[in-house]
Amino acid sequence: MSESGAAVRNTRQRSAVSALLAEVEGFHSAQDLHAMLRDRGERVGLTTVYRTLQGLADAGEIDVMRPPGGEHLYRRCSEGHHHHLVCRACGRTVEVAGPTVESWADRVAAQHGFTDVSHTLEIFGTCPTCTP
Amino acid sequence: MSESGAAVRNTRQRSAVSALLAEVEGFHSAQDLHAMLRDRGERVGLTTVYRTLQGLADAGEIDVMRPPGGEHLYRRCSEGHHHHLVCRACGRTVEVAGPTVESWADRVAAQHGFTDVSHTLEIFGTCPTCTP
DNA sequence: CGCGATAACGACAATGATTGTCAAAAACGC
DNA sequence: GCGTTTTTGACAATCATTGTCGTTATCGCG
Repeated sequence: MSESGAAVRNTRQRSAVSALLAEVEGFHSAQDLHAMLRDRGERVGLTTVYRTLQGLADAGEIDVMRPPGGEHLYRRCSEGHHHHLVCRACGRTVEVAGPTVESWADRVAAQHGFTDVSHTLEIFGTCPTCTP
Repeated sequence: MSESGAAVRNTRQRSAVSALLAEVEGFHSAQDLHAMLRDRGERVGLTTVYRTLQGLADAGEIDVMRPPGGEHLYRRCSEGHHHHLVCRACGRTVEVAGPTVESWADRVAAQHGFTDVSHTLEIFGTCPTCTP
């Protein structure tokens, strides 16, 4: 159980989740995605959706956001590393990239001797549309 | 229901929670704080602790962190705005201040027309002690 | 100083997302 | 094709957090 048989199998359900994530825009909760799959006629268990999403998140193929609201939101986070600017009122999400922040975080962590560094950054505000 | 009776009352329990937060170091969960209060002999309900912490967080008097683990962690976030560098292995927390990030976040948000901006940033890594 | 309105408390139940369990089914290597 | 091993999925369990609602304490005012 050490090598060779790494064994990550290619299943119909896994493909379905990946395919769905490739199509939808923005963030969606696990339950949300599960519902969409059902609508499409794909028969996938909720537990499997959760597990698949976790796996994808571990593999770094998708992005996880934990809004104050409660549920985790997942999104296909293909290329590059970026953060999100979220409207408090309407939930609209804008992607932002910040090389500055990346390097700053890495530098600060390195100064303290930390290795294997990652970070989470979310910006909240009220978007123009929602400003009276 | 518009004004005059703003009414935020000063209760023993509220003082107890504030006092405790003023003394302890680092982050603690609501349940953790509740247990400490009990040890001190303060009789405060868990529900009240949750509500008080929420109120303090709304008022900006304390800081809330939501680690991947699950529970929310609260901390007296007195002066200045800072972020945290957390060790994945031992949980050790280092405070870091980043004027760069602050201004960057504000600027980016402003560029997109967002107002009333706030942000959340957490850096995770493995600290020197936990690095083999 | 005391009284009444009303906010806050608190014990308990409810909620609800996530995780664990485990037998059955599917996938891959040979 | 066949057996082994991963994966699936229905269901139950977990557990932090939130709602409920009668009771209690606080504060403003007479």
